[in-house]
Amino acid sequence: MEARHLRYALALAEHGHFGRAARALGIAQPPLSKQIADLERETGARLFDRTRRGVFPTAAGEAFLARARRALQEMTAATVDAGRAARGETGRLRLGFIASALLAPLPDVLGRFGRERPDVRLELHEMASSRSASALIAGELDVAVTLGPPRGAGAEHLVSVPIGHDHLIAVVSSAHPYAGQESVTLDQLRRRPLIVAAGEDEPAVTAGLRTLLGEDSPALIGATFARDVHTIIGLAACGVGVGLGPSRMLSAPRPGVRFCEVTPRTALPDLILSFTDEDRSPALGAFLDTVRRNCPDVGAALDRRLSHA
Amino acid sequence: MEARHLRYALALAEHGHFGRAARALGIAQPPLSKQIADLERETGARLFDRTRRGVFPTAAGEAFLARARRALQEMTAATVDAGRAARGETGRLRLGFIASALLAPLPDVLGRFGRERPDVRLELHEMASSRSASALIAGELDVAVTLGPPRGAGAEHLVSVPIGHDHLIAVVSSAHPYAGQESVTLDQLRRRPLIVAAGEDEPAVTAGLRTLLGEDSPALIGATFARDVHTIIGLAACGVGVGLGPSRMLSAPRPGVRFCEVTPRTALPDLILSFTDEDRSPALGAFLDTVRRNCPDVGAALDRRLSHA
DNA sequence: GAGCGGCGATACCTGTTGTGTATGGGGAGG
DNA sequence: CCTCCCCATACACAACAGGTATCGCCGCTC
Repeated sequence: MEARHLRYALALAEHGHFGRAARALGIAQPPLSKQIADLERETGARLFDRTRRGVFPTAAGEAFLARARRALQEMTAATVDAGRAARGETGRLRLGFIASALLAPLPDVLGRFGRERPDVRLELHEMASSRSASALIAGELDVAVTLGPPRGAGAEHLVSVPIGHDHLIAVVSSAHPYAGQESVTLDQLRRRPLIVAAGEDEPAVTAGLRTLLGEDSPALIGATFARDVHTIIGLAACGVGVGLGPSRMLSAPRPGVRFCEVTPRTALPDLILSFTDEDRSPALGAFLDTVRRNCPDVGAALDRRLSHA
Repeated sequence: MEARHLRYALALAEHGHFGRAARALGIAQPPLSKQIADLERETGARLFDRTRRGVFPTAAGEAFLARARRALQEMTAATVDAGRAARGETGRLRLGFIASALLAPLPDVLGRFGRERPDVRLELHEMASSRSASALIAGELDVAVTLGPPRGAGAEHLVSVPIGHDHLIAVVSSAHPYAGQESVTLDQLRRRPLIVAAGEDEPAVTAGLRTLLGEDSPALIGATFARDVHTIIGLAACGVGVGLGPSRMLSAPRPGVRFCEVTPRTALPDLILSFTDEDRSPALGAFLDTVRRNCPDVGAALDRRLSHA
């Protein structure tokens, strides 16, 4: 049985007349008679009553037609759904990211993507950069935002572009002596208890601070370690010490704290957007489009990475 | 798009390999490649990723396959449902009947039919015989049980067989003087207040009683009229008088009442089973089969009526 | 009642197309 | 570098969907 038989049966039921149904189908009457006869032979049941006043479905015909309608609806829906999925309008996007990326630029990008593609199911997984990388390579994620480029076996197959440049800034309570300053010097940092990050991703950051402030700086030795940037800011607000973190903390202003630049300006590892370029899903393509439109410079980098790929 | 494309796409997704899928489908590999290519061109989306390790559906392919599976299920279900409907295993049977037919023989027949054809939706409409007849002719009923053969315009196109022979019996309270008797005579009836039927169908019955008992019998003039047999029995139980009704009342025994034959035995109009013979629905055919098996004599009459039709 | 017209079924032919065979191209593994 | 595996392409054929002509049947009308 083919879809043609269903279409013909439905047309016949609708018009109640072989000749008119055939004309509506754009074929001649004899082929329609034959196809209906074939269908009745295959189903083993008479589906239509041919009377002088018209052609009417039998009880078996009614049962058949109800299913036929749904079958054809499913078939057209199949094409529609495939098209939507291919254009990235539906589907699933699994995103791994480090928590601090939620300060910036993820809120903008995710908000925009959610509005542009309301039918894409976003699966958001906060995880350390190293786990994001291995999950990407294992095919468990579609895209990831990591601190620095992903490393490890298979990372060479990933496409990575910087999505945010950060430098080191300080955060202090409004009551803190540094609160009025535009910037703080390294010497000033060395004289105060510090609050620094201690997540899975942070050994490199901490090492960078050691080099910056001096290997055995008492401020670092007596530092408070926090698992995420919000804790750093919170502790700074309590006056525990001088918080140090990425400049994207500026996206999380909070009453009672002030941010200061650190002099000299010190670069931190970039936020990196990574994905596997083979088998790129349409939803990922749509996401990259959104990123492209949201951050022109990232878009340009993307185009460079994808053109020679 | 034809059902073939769906079957091929599903087979390809299942086997993940053009060659093996083609073998499973009983065709060669190139035709499968061509059909899949045609399908992808028609949907406008690449549905499968051809990799060295196998063929896998894309996101669009997954969306398509989900719909394709349902479409094919509907198609096979269409054939199954049509067959079931054609055999009268499903569908609808609209039965019109007079209330007293519920005493006998409808309970047996309906009970058996309900067990044998649990998926046929029974629509039961209690109505007067004349309304049953016109509803049958108008195509609003499939079958009817009436008191006497249906009359009126179009009734000649109906097939009718007697489904029960009844004669007049009396019903009295256990305390009634006649309660101990096997039978009562017409004279005895004339000496007591009577309770007789007064439904839409009953003028003929009442007329029969007049002839039987005498035109101006005081028992009839002072009779109590009841709309249905259960009321007749109930009034008799209260000692209002001697109830008169069809012998199928014997199927409704009740504490506190006794039934007596009436001497001489007096025939009443038969219960008649009628249906339209043209466009006989499978459910009706199944119902007639049940009747045939339940009442052999009715079956024989049916066969006689249908053979020469 | 005979002729007529409408409708579906049948017979036969034609053109499309689904399928088979043979072959090409491209990547992975030895 | 060769070989194998796999999918795509090329081409021929056969099956079948569809077109044309016609038949059989029934109801209608003159």
